[in-house]
Amino acid sequence: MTTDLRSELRQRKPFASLHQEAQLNLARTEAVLDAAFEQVLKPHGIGATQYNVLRILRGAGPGGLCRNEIRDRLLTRMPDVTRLLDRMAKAGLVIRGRSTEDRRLVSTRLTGRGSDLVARLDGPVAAEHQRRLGHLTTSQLRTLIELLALARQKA
Amino acid sequence: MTTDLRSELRQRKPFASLHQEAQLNLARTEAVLDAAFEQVLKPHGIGATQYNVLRILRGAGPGGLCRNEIRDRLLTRMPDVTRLLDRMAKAGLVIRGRSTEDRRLVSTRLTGRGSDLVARLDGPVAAEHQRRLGHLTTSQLRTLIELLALARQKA
DNA sequence: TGACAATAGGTGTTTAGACACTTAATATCG
DNA sequence: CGATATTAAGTGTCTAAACACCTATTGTCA
Repeated sequence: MTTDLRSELRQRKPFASLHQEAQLNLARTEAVLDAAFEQVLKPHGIGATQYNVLRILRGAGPGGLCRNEIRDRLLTRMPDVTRLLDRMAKAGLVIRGRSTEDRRLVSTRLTGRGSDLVARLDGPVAAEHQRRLGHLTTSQLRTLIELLALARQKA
Repeated sequence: MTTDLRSELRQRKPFASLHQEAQLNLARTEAVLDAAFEQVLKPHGIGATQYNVLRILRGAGPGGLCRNEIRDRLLTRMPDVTRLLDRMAKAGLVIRGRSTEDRRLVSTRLTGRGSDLVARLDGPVAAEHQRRLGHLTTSQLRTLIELLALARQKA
């Protein structure tokens, strides 16, 4: 019933190990879900990384966050957050201001436009998650989350 | 015992839904594992996509595969496979030749150097998979694989 | 206090990815 | 058979990612 990755990729040989099979399934699944997610964001002119920044800044509140804090909270590692924020500032989604207490710090916060955009996306994003994973039961989702968290704890 | 994603990302608010939590855990886990995997490949001068192509071509045998076949077998969607193969050809890993039967087709196959490289990587790659996922039991791995396959079947 | 390390942010440059468009060869069918 | 669709590959161009390096400010401690 569930589609096997080997046939999905027209692969003749079996996987070298269960660990490998798991890692390839993970990469494939993420690629599929991410591509679909990008399609939801595309009409709004942003990608998954910028959306991630919008969410982070909304959660941070009016004080905003400095560059490295944003970088550390991103789901995926991203060098050059400076220019990512440059693009978002150019698009009018965020605004930056240097701190007066510690002049090394530059805090970034959402503009009204940035807030609006992230709010407008809540519905479509929730719908997309539901569409993609709605056929899994609550218990399956919990198990998946648990196993993924376990997988992240590298030995 | 397993690390919660919320604390990992210093997120204050709970997730909007289990679906969302699952999708974010998936993205995070893939990012972590992929970054580690890239580190294994880096000393050899290739990235995950090029490694994926090497594996595909090894599996395909001496006849090679045409561009679109390679594209369709890639783990992650990749437009512009032409220039990906250009780079690999420039690096001496693959060689291309136009078919005589159907002159639209250009089959790509591994060079000796390409074969050597992918063979040399088998050990380190298996070791990396083991290192990353070796602490999961066989049954956990099977469950994870099954749930990921299930997640790919979009509704 | 003053040298020096650490931290925050930014820049230059190369490489790779994204997307629309083009050319060549083969297949289809009125 | 010949016009037209389809399929395969490649190109032009813009944007984004990767990586190493640089500057400014603050913290540390001999």
